[in-house]
Amino acid sequence: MVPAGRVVTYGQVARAVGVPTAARQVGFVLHGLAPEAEVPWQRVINASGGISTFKIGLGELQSALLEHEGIVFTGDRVDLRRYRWQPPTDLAS
DNA sequence: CTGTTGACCAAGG
DNA sequence: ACCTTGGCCAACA
Repeated sequence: MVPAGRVVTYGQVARAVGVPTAARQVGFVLHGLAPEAEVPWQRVINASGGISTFKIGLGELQSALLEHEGIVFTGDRVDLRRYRWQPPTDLAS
């Protein structure tokens, strides 16, 4: 789960699940789940911090949702260094 | 089964 | 900062 006001990259998620090579499939799956999914697909963006969904028409929704969560868009992308969610390490909880 | 495409990523020019 | 190349895995024609 990704906390509100945070974002994660596809590659990051891919690695998180143990399949660093399947970043594309992450997006592909999300595409299938998007409309009725309970998952915060809106917080999943590409490694450039940009909205990948602009090309498929969800960009407007995406940006709106993220802005709604408090994320500021720097032009057509967000500040990853600031909004990127870091996966929980079982090292220090 | 083969070839192309895709909500991607990292590296090199 | 932008484009190209290689890689990865799954869905489609």
